[in-house]
Amino acid sequence: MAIIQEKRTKIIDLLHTDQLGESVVVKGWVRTFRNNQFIALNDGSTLENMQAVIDFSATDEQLLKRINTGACIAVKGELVESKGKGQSVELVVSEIEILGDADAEKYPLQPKRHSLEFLREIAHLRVRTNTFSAIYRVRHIMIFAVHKFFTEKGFYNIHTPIITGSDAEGAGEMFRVTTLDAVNPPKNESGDPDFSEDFFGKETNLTVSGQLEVETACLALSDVYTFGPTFRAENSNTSRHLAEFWMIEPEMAFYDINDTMELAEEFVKYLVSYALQHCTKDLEFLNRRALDEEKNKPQIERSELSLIERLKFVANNDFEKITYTEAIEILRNSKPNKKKKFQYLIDEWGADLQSEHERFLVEKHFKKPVILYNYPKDIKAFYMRQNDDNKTVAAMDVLFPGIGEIIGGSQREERYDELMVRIDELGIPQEDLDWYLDLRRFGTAPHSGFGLGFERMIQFVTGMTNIRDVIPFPRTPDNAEF
RNA sequence: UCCCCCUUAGCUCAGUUGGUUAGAGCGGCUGACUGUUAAUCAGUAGGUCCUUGGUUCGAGCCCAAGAGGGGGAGCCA
Repeated sequence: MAIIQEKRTKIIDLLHTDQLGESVVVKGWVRTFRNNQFIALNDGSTLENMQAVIDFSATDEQLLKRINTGACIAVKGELVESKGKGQSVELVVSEIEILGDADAEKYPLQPKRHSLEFLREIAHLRVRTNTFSAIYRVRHIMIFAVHKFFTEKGFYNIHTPIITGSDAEGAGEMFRVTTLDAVNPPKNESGDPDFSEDFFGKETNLTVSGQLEVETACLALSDVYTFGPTFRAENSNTSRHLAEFWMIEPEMAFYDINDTMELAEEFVKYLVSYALQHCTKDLEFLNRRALDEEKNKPQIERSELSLIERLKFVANNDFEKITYTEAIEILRNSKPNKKKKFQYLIDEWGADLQSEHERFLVEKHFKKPVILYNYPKDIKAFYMRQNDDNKTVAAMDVLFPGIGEIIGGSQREERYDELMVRIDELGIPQEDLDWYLDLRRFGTAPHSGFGLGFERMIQFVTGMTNIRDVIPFPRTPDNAEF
């Protein structure tokens, strides 16, 4: 029987169970082939390779030449204690089959270090590298941890729509969803495209947030969350923005802003701890990778803590909670403000904080994650609950070192009259929000929620500095390859 | 959308003041070696110097426009 038809054992299972002396089949992709004898084989089940040892003198020369980096092979042999130093076990090959050749002259991945920029151009192949396979394994564990955390807390996962007919959220520019002819659409009397003839009979877009829809479930199921893709057509060209990203948005009935800040902190710590416990090998690798990367930087730019030290620090220390007003005071009296080092100087209450200010608070002043809350109402969204001071709303942001805003949330305005005032002030067409206002008309309740940018969380956990490297196929302005 | 930087071999990069035949390391290929760990050693091939236009006796190098990539800002998650 050909080996391809035989059941294979995953490498991770061979490394962690005692099957010494047994005959096993391993299938995977060749990383390196050294000395005409040693195949480093990887099947993605773990960062580690299985060393398959072949007797080159007894192997066909034409077959040996096909064992190239990137080729897919199946090997059968005895699992033995390794005679070499780099691994505990190895496979003494009795049979080998090439399942898929990889022409060494054309295969772009070489047994050497590649730049992240180059790998981004071959995103369909970069998952075959240690770095990206580690990132995607961590990403999976984090997805699982999100569902585990909320399930254990009695939250229900709600699938909110991806195509939405509601454009009132105001979180950003939207992508239109249409089946109308782009070149020659049907026109209405005023000469504009006639969306009543469109697939849904109205204008539709890709969602920028599931919040408004998940609030409907909150006011029935109490504690709910949505975890799905979101789309922003903003022309953002930074290392922390994507046009398509994944967001986790819990919404809790009877939570006020303080309950929400507590939950956000507990959630983030849980995710970090879960990764530390369940992605040990991958995180150790990413830790070494980050250290190597830092060596190329000038001393001042290097971080004080290693990746794993940072993760442990976040998991084990309380976040700093301060109000917007307190933050303004700290910033106003800060050295960079007095010495006019900030590009935007802080002088009066009410200004939105720039990322230089957020970075100062998180990275210089407190040296830990910071939760800012009670922002001026004028710089925040219409649905946030107004505080008794009539100046601020019960909004909060969680700020992380190196990443900036990782969570944004608020207590929602549950009072119909107050909500209507804000909708009028901002000139939002009421008919678009009628269903949302029903939630305040019928059985309204205090409730709160937040949004966590999943890729920013993955950035923090993996230490990757560019968000395009933590999602398999990044979507950014002028780039939708694959 | 704005500001700055980059684009030379498959990859990472050197390339002096504008001057003859554009280099290195890694990778590939050929061979040697055969318990290697991104193996090692020897040899070898490989170039639209991003594109277009311009300046010049002469452009990888200077100028202009465009394309692609990166860093930062804004917007945010």
